[in-house]
Amino acid sequence: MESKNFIEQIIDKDLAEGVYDTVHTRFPPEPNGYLHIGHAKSILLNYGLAAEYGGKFNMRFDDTNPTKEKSEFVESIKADVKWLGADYEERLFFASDYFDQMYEGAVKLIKKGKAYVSDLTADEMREYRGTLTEPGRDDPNRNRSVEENLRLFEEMKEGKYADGEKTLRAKIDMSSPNINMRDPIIYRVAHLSHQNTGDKWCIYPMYDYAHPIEDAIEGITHSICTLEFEDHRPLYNWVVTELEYPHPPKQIEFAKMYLTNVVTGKRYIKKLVEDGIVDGWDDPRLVSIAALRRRGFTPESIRLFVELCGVSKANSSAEYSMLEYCIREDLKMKRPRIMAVTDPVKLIIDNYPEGETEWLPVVNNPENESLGSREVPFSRELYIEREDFMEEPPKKYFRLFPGNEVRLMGAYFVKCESCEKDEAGNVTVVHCTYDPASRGGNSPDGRKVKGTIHWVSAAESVKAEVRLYENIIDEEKGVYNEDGSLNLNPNSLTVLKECRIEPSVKDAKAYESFQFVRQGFFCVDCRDSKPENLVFNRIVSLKSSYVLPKQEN
RNA sequence: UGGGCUAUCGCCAAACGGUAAGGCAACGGACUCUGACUCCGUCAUUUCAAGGUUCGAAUCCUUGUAGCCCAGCCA
Repeated sequence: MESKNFIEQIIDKDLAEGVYDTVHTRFPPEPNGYLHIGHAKSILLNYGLAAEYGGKFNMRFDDTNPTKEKSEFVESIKADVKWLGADYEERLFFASDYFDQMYEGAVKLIKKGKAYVSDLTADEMREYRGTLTEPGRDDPNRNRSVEENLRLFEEMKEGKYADGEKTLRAKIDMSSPNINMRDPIIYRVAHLSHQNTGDKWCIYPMYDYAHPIEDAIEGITHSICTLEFEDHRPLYNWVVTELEYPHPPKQIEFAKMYLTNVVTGKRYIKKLVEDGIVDGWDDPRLVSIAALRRRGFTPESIRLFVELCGVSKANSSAEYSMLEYCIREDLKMKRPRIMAVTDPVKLIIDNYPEGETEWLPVVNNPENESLGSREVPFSRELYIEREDFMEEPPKKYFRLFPGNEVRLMGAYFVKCESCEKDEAGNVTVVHCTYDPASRGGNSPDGRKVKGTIHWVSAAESVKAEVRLYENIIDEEKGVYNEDGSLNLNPNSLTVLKECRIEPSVKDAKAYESFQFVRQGFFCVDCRDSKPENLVFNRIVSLKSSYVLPKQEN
């Protein structure tokens, strides 16, 4: 019933035709930065395929260029991959583990007359390469003897040459319409210390040469990468063919998934950090894996998202609402739903005894009884949401207004009697009377109320800080302005609010997140909050509550 | 302008010559101790365009159009 994506179809065919008898995939990032939501797709795709076909999944760091790589990224990437649930078991590898084999491979190519040492400078190399429309010209060193090439390459390894002085090139075709095939460089000289191999090497293999070897050594069957490498596939195949690997891996490309109206560009994120708008690459408003985790997204929600998005070769960008749907879907049955008032106004129950507090049992998640229930304090003075009272209600408003009766969730029916206002006309207190017989939220006489509102007891409620993340980006205009600058509305980036939350949040440590009734899902920011000074990050808000009808002037 | 790739609803995405799945979003309505959830309904006579082949075309052929990628000693 479920249709298979194009990669699964390729795998099915390979398995059926006996090209491979297993499925072995890998996630091969360069440790040069943090992982973001786009990587999650690659990770889960590769891992998912291996799991689906009963195969294996490798974690491999593609660390062939020491200028960009740092071991701190290795650790963060490992943590993110594990968090996402892509279990690579003991199969953690580094491209640099294979430097010896890559060197031997290069020697083999030289001996086969398929590679040669070039003296060209970077500028000359560019000139000789030709352009998109003109073929390239042969390197003057293209026909060096095998012996000379062997000697020169050996000398490159020995450190006889300075950075950039010599390169090793594959001998393919300088007139190929595919520029990647115009005698690509496969080894360069770089006197640099490597995060894994230290100072052992002063020559490093290029991606196009190294990657197929890494895959072949590990027994990868399907080497899944993104679309921009499509043009590199002939070279990938050239390498595994010339090096005569028996069951060479197959490269398959898919389209990256972007998120609409979200900042992913490293230079923009850097600027946001520098300007103090966000507090780092894991700021919850960004979409790095670490940021999403800190924001409160679960691995399950990311998995669902990737699954729903699907895989194809068409460039696309998913709407943020799809991600929101996924986290809502994942949390709604799993998390306790508690009451929090984010814009408090006082409600006084005039006929409730002063100084008395009673503890009412309230179920934690009406849709999931296994989450149990809690006791919530109720008293004469409460806070309710400012928007839950209107002195002059429009049509179809069924919350609190003078004369109307509503249910305080889990507690009693209350009837609005009056309100107090300050000089500016803002409501300061709402006065009600309650019906003692309606304890628990139902009246024995069977009368119904149309509205149910949430509340907290003024005295016992906990003051907590809530961060409401509003639009990161102006949705109308998108992420980037025409001049390339970032189109941000800094005022809407984050709103810190002090709210009133029922005291059960003191158990916040027992949960990672809550659903605040009618406010959405919030995760507890565990980084710097103490139980008595809780901070909640909004993960996602629920759909709009009652919106006032437009006023006709 | 050389080469490679892609084009199906606002956003993802199936369909593999047999008469356009599904999800998100949106919009109706029912239900409700969250204006949430859930439920039920609506949402592509048409697949970038124009021709052609065929009993039959999103699928095959032609010719166009639009978008993405490639000229790092980056990955």
